[in-house]
Amino acid sequence: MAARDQQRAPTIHDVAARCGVAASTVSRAFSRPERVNAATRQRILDTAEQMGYQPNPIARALPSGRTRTLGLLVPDITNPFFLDLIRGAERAAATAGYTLVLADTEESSDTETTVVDRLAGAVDGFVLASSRLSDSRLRAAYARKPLVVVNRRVPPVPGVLIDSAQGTRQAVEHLASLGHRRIAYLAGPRASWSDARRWRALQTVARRRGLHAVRIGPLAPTVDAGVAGADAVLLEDVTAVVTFNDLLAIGVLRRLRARGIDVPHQISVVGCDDIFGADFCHPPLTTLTAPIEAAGRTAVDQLLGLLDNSAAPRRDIVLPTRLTIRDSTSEAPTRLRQEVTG
Amino acid sequence: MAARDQQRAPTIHDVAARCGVAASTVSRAFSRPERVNAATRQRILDTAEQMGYQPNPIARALPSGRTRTLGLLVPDITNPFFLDLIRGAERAAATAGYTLVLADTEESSDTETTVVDRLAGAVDGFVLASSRLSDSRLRAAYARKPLVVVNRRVPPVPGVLIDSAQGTRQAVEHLASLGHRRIAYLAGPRASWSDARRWRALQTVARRRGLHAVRIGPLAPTVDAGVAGADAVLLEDVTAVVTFNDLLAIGVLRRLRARGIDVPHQISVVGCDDIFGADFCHPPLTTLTAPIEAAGRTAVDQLLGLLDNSAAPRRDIVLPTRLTIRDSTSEAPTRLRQEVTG
DNA sequence: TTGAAAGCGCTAACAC
DNA sequence: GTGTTAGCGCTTTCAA
Repeated sequence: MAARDQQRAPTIHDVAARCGVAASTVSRAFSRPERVNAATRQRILDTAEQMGYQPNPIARALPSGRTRTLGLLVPDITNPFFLDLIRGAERAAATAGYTLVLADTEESSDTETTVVDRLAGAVDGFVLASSRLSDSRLRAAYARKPLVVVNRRVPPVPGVLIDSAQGTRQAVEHLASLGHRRIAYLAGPRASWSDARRWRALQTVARRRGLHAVRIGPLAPTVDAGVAGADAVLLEDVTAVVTFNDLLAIGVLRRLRARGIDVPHQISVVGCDDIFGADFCHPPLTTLTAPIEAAGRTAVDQLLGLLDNSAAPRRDIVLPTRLTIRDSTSEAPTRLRQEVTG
Repeated sequence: MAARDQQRAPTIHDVAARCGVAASTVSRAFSRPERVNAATRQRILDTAEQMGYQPNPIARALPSGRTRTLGLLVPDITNPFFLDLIRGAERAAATAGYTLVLADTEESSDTETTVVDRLAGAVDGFVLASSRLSDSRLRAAYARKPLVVVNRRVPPVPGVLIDSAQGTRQAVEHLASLGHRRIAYLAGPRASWSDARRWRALQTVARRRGLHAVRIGPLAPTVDAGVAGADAVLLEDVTAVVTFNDLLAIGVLRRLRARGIDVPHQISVVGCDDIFGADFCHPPLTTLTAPIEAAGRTAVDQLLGLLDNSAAPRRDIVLPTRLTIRDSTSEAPTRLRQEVTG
């Protein structure tokens, strides 16, 4: 067994003693360098370096109340969507010299509450992605601690929203122009803000273009649910499916394939998010490209803004999506088109 | 702007005052409940609950030196391999009541050192996944702080190793039995322990089976590098490619497709890891299924073991991989087989 | 510009 | 069982 000696790390006092100054001066040399004589400061920094002194973040946090740590809560780490979000958040945090604490709330409102409570004292603020908390709980949490939500709109809590409404409109017009007249929407989780937005946008354009739209769901936002959803789709008389997210779309693709149905020639499929894999599944997925990483970054930036200056005027930031056409959509099957147009 | 009142959270003293006991009793009621009179304890817990008291983890950590936080460092959050690892680690940490701090070292040894130094005071220990640190730096870090490495073997630092040697042997025999006589290995990062293991296993079996093996690389473990690697493969006279990881394999698939080469009928491709996407890319990838999430979980469990009992005997844990056959491998093209066998 | 001293919220001896 | 009393390592007045 290795000698796990863990010799006590040098403290501010050790450095002070070596330099013949007071501990408070060493402290200042690190936290307010401009308030220390240049020569003394240099001497302190040098000995500190040489002694391998590292300020203890815990001790630093106690009196100041600031930990330079941010909490990121996601409902399901398993979902690649959150991978991109985590990545963006981690980058923004690291850039600002902040540390990121990651927690999975497992789609549970109670777990989320527990985690927020437990972490509240250890972080300077939270980013709650696709929070499962009720509006009132969210507001309560916001009253206690700086907080930014992603994909929720709960004024006055600042939010970062990926708005797929615009992209959805594009998608429906794309389908309409390909001759599709009847489309299905595979819905996501019941409480999802994005889901409501998407369905509404889809309905609006469908109505305007005289298309028939049917909603199937709610469904869990997973590949497996997509597999099941595909069967439900086949029960409807549609030539295209728009799904809540790419995971569902990938599940649909898999199931249709297994049932011998040709995508896109018999049925067109449109996903949402453009996650890792959307471009190399089979066929490559026509989907709404969402700035997920940017959303993570923006959320952290917003949070840092809140921390710096809690008086800054705040409003939700909305990030648009855009349609990326690949190979899972094409003209509606001729027979059906004739039925409608002929 | 919302009232961001942040009223001071109640402390142990507030609760103590309300209950008419000493602060230390309140402290005990939480940390050593058995050492407090049952009635008093209940009274304390009740008032605490009712006042919304939450122990401050920072303050708790200062005297005890234990933060109940673990640091997980990965070289590249972008890589889905690490998604699974993060997931496993997060779950194991959460289960044990620990908090996970996540950091991306961006493939840089220096960044990794900096992050370890910065976090050392804030976490109870580290999991370093695919660390870019030298053996000596790793040992030095281990002397200061409990530490577990993933995919490195640096005694006495405890390690969790995903050993693809076994799986690689299976893969090569699979190819041999399909009539392949010349195979290419698309290598990963130069310093990778796993890469060395894989190449050695591949060579050994190739020799035993009388196959010709050529190594191409080192390559970054990314889809883009796979795209480039595919061209290099075509320069060699081979009928099968084994890649360092699935990202490379997916890049190869994409490029071969673009160049009009049929996988698996003209060239067979074998990946490694079985990451998200390996089963729905086109064609679905024959690959080595690696217990990535288990590795993350195991690493955290090992670390927790170190924390509990630093005297426990330690040895590396190796997790095996196994071949998962899908559709990117098939019999070697007839022409070549005839050349060799005829 | 620097030092002394009082905490930050909690734990852990050590008494009583 | 419970209270008292020191700290943990650092920041931050307040004086000098």
